[in-house]
Order: sequence, then C-alpha cells, then structure tokens
Amino acid sequence: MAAVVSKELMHGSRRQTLVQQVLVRFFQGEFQANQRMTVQALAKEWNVSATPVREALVELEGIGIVEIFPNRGAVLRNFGAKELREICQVRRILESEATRCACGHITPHELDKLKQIFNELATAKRTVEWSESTQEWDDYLHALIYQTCGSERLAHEINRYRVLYRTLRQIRHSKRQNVKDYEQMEENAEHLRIVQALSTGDPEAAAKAMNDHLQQASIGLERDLFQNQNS
Amino acid sequence: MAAVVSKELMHGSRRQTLVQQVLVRFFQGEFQANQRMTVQALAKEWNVSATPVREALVELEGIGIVEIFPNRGAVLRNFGAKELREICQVRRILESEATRCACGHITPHELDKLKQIFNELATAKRTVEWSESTQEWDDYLHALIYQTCGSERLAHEINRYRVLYRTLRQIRHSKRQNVKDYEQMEENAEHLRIVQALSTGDPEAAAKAMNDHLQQASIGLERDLFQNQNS
DNA sequence: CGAGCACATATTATATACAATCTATCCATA
DNA sequence: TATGGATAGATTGTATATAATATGTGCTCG
Repeated sequence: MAAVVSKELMHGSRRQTLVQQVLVRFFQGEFQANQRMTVQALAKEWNVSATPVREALVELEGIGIVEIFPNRGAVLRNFGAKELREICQVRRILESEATRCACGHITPHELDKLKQIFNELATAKRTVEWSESTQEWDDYLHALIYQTCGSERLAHEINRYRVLYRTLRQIRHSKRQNVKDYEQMEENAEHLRIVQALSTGDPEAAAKAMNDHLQQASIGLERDLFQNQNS
Repeated sequence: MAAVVSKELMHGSRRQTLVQQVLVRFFQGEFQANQRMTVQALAKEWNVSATPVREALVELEGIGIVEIFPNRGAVLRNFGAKELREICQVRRILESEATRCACGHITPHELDKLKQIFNELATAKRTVEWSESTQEWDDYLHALIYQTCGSERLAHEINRYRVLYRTLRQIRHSKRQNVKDYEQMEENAEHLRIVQALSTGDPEAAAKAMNDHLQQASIGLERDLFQNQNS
C-alpha cells in the first residue's frame, strides 16, 4: 500500500490549500489589518515555492481578502463585524435572487420531501445529531436552490461565497463547542418557510423568506464570532 | 527623452493586460466554447512567460471566464445571449442593492446637480457629444452610488463586474459605429428616475429604478451584440 | 532646517529550465 | 469486450536568475 500523502500537499492543489489556510487565519483574526503578505514569507511558512503563492494571492484578491498593488505586493484587508456583515449581505442578495429564480423549477415531490424533513427537524429534540442533520439539510437546500436557479453565473458567484461561509461556520463551531446551539433553534422553521413559499410558487415570498433566513444567519454569526464587541 | 514603452508591456501589468485581452476576444466570440486555454499557447501568442499567464488564468477563473480543472488545465466557458443576460443579472442585483444602501447617503446638493444634468441630457439633441456626455454621467452616477453604499465589499464586487461591463460596452460600440444610438434614448430618463427616488429618500423605489435601468441596459446590449439571433 | 537627488536595499515581476505528477490514449492480453 | 499497464503529453510545482520598481537612508545644496 502506498504511503498516505497529506491531502494538503497533493499535486495540483497547492493554490487551493494556501487560499484555505489564509482564509482560516484571516477570519480567526490572526492577521493584522493592512499587514503585508510577502511572497517570500508565505512560501517559507508553508514550504512551497513562489508560483503557487502568487496564484493564491491573485485568487485571494478576487475573493476580497487581500488587495494587490502592482509592484508593491499584497496587503490584507480588514476583518471585523462590519466586514462580516458585508460578506453576509452579498451572500444574501445572491441567494435571494437565486431563490426567486429557482421558484417553479423544483419538483413538487422534492419540495414535499423537504417540507416533511424541516417540519420534523423543527420540532425534534436538539441533540448533536440533530445539529449535524440540520446543517446537512441546510447545505442541501441551498445547493438545490442555486443549482435550479437557471443561471450558471449566479451559481458560480454563490459558490465563491460558499467558500467564505463554510470557513466562517467552521470557525464559529470551533469557538463555541461548549455553548448551546441556540442559533439553530429557528433555522429549520426558516427553511420550512422558504420551502413553503417555493411550493406556493410565489417568487417574491420565496426570495423574502431566504432573505430573512440569511439575515438571521448573519446575526447569529456576528454574535458568535464577535460576542457583541463592536468593531 | 526615454523611449515610449507600450503600456501593455509595462512591468507589473502583464497579468491585467492578459486578462483584458482574453476578455475582449472572449466577448467578441473569437473563442470556441470549451476551448482549452493552455499556458504555452497563451504565452507564445502574447510573447510573455508562463508566470503571468498562469496568474491571469486564476483571475479569469474568478471572473467566471474559464474553469480550471486541477491537473487538467483551463477551459473556456461559453458565451452567448444567455451568458450575457446572466452577467447583467448579477450586475443588476449588486447595483440595485448598492442603490438601496446609498439612499440617504448622498447629499441633496449632489442630487440636485444630477437632476438638472439628466434633465438637460434627456431633452437635449442627440449628437456625438451628447452620447459621450451621457456615458460619462452614467459612469459618474454608478460610481457615486457604489462609493456611497457603505459596503466596501459590495463596491468591490460591483467593480469586478464593471470590468466585464466596460469591455462589453466597448465591443458594442465597435460593432455599431454606423448605427444610431437609439438605445441611449431613454437612458437619461432612467437615470433621472433613479436620482429622483434617491432624492425622495425611498430606498425601495431607488433600488427598483436602478433595477429597471439595468434591465434596459441588458436588453440593449443583447440586441446590439447578438442582433436577435438566439443562442 | 527642509527640499531634492543619488544610492543601497528589498521586493516584486518576469523569464527560463527542469522535476514531479497527473491525464488520456493506445495496445496487448485474457 | 474488457481489463490493465505502458507511454506520451500536459499541467503543476520547484528553483534560480535577472530586470524593474519601491522604499528608505544619507548627502548635498539652498
């Protein structure tokens, strides 16, 4: 059997790995705002050569994490409660539009299934399994919507923000392992309202339901990541 | 006096130049869908080395022009009327939200100035100068809005699409030099409605006015670029 | 004391060669 | 036909060298 190679060092994924690493540390607040991201330092820190580092910086610029000044290098953007809200805002309008467009493109059978699932989850006892299940069906619903919205580009943009959101959610999870998941209390009810609106065939209601859902998600994230300390 | 160096070959702008070049040819339909974009070919075509080409491909992936498959390289996405509509759709929801947020953040003095300008342009005789002036004030209004929306991230995303939109507008212009600019007929009236809504302080009305404006722009672009040939 | 310039240094940007790895195709074999 | 390996070609990553640019320092000169 071949030696197990760390997935992070696999051929053809250096750039992606670097982006992910920087994202985590960025959202965890381990960097200072306006900190310079020199190619040398990053290359040395992760034991990779300059090329993948430069590519990662270009990608990070596209995601809005760093700003690249020609001939002067990359500088980190700021990250605080305001920036978090801005990320959630863009995600909100992207997915709201996707929901509006997906309305009428999802089979009633699928919607009925989801209605039943979210109904059960909304009233079920809150255990660890319930929490995991809630998150899985959250992912499922969002994926279903952007896949059926009919716009490859919109789906592409939503996916770009999914990377950010997943990282944020992961950090949130690591920060509050010993805290009750109160924020998930209403999540399934919100999902249910989205599905019901989709089922009714009312695009605006569906978009609004998604908008409200993501607004709540934004509030919960901010509370858990910044614990009401303004910034 | 030093020799005039072509801006396209200046140090520190290879990547940007490549992206721009590919964009133009992409929107002009000079590429085939699913065409492979090999580093070698691009490097040879523009007489640059592999490094900036690879960075340009990463950036183009972020803009949604190519798709990069790990260890298999970059492949061009499709571009037709549908893709054009999708670009305009995303731009529309981004700038509509920006307008909603900018409402109340622009000084009445500025708004009054714009009201007068768009009023004059809406009734002025349509000359070449009028056309240029219309475009300039269009840029001005859009810039004003995303700069005052209060979200750096939203402004960043809008700017990403500005690159696309500028290129599309440029191509449109080159395609219809001998055609009357009928599509600009209502543009100033649309601008006026946006400014009036902003002046009233009604965010939803302002967002809707911007939405309508960009919807019209989308229709005009599609007409001029594809001349009603479905695709 | 301050403006402006030369110069040293650091970093970015580019070019180039090469190694490691992966993908896809072909072809033999069961 | 299907399986499986050899092989060619491409991508990805590494290493290194060089040019261009930015930045800071110190000096001169007013």
